[in-house]
Amino acid sequence: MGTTKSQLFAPRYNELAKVAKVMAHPARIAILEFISKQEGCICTDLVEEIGLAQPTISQHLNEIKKVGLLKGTFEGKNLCYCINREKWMELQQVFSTFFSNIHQNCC
Amino acid sequence: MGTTKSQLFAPRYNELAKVAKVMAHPARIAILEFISKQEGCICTDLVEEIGLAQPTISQHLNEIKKVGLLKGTFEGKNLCYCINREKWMELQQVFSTFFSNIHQNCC
DNA sequence: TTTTATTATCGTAATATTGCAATATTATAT
DNA sequence: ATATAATATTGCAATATTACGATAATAAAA
Repeated sequence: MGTTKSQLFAPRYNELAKVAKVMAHPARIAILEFISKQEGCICTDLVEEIGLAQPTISQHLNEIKKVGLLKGTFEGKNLCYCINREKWMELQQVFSTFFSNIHQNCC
Repeated sequence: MGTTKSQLFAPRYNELAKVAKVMAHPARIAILEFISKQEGCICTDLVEEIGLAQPTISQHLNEIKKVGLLKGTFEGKNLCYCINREKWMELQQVFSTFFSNIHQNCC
């Protein structure tokens, strides 16, 4: 127990849930917004900007990377990445579709 | 440790994260979609539909209720509820705005 | 009032998430 | 090659989430 029973659900549901999970933490929202506001790639200190410890930021970045929302160079001395626009627009569409699929109004 | 440091983040970020958390489980996506497909309120067995135990479904429903996405009657013998359309549209707007706030394309 | 059916709550086990200190890795300067 | 700066990884503690059996509460029917 304790684990989500993914096998019960349609792949589409699991996918949507996975993406929503990335957005389910304010630090990751903050990171995404901050990056999106930059002119081009960022090579700066996200740690100062957000206010969490460096390993924690690194962890959050990794979660975001795993769903493909970031692209660029990650290893080495300088961070250089930005939002993966294609993936971003894909997710925008997924959420938009989900929210549009509501038909009834009652009670 | 182990707790999200909400005090570090803007209320808007915490709000968005809270809603995303509700969508961050396939069972809750399935529940929302199922209810949205019904003609009017549902008074039927979500447990069979989803395939999780009754207490588990009840827990998930409670998570959805807590963000205000459901309205209707919950106690007693028969369940009778539906999507809270006003809240739904509000969240649709919140997500839409978030996804639109992306400016740059690089790398 | 006693069944019966439906939903909620409690208690608990298993697993996941969050956060950070310590340390390792990597790339660039000197 | 060595120091320096930036990011990643490891290990661990605290807390949260997921799931369900057992049981309680609630409402309607017999």
